[in-house]
Amino acid sequence: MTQADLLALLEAHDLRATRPRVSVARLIFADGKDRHVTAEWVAGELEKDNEQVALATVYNTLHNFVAAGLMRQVSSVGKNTIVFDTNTGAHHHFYNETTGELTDVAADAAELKSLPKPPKGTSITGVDLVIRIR
Amino acid sequence: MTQADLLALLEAHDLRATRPRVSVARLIFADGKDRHVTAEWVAGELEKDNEQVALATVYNTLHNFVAAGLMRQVSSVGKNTIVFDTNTGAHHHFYNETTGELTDVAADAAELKSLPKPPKGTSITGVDLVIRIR
DNA sequence: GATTTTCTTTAGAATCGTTCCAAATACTGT
DNA sequence: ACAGTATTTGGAACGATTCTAAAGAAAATC
Repeated sequence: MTQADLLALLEAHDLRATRPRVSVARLIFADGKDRHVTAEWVAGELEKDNEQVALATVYNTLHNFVAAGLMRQVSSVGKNTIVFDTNTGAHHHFYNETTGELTDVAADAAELKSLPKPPKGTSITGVDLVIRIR
Repeated sequence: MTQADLLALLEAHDLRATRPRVSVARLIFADGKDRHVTAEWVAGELEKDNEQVALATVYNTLHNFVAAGLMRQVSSVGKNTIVFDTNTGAHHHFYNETTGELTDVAADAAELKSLPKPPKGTSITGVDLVIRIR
């Protein structure tokens, strides 16, 4: 993904292409899809790359991206850390209880036969399936 | 559930029937099944009942109960708080994004058509299905 | 192109839930 | 009773996240 692509991506989601946002976007959208990142990890990587972005800003930015639909927040399983997922499509997760690692499961690898009716007055906004492994 | 039942329950799970453990057990197993509690809530209730149990002990106790198979820990969805579930059987959850409330879904109300093969060297230890509603 | 307005970043403090600690207490078996 | 082990306790410590209030950009207005 080129620099121009990144800018366009942010632009397309009504996010000003500020320096911190571009830095974070480059880091997490650069290679491959389906990444799972935490704020601390992002901050650490940027630090290594000598791109100075305050931790609070990393949090702001990641939340911005989620709000803009660029990422989603994974229902954290074990740890009490927020995990952000660059894969916004329908899919599920393996959660390795030993390592804490989270990996994607293609949506069609674990289809649901049926879904329960939501309680009156509510509607289903999403389904999180976490398959714990060891 | 009578006092004797509580003691028997703890005994049956190799847990010494200490005062704090009996207090907590009475509180959460007293009425009905399928309760979702947090440590803070338990501590607050005991406080109200004038049963003094340190917060740290409540945590210890709840973790003991989980280890003993009396409860399970729910993969926390939104909040970064540990939710303990008195329902240890196979079942799923509705997570109300507005209220943060967690309710049970009978296991057969949302059956899985198929499960993916776990990565080599690992085996599936559990499946958590959280249906987010609003 | 200077000025105002709005959005964003920032460092550090504050908060929250949870765990750790080391001392005190309560059991259990002998 | 005694020694040994398990449990409880309050408070300190912790890690992740959010808040705050001020400083810094960018965009909009004149």
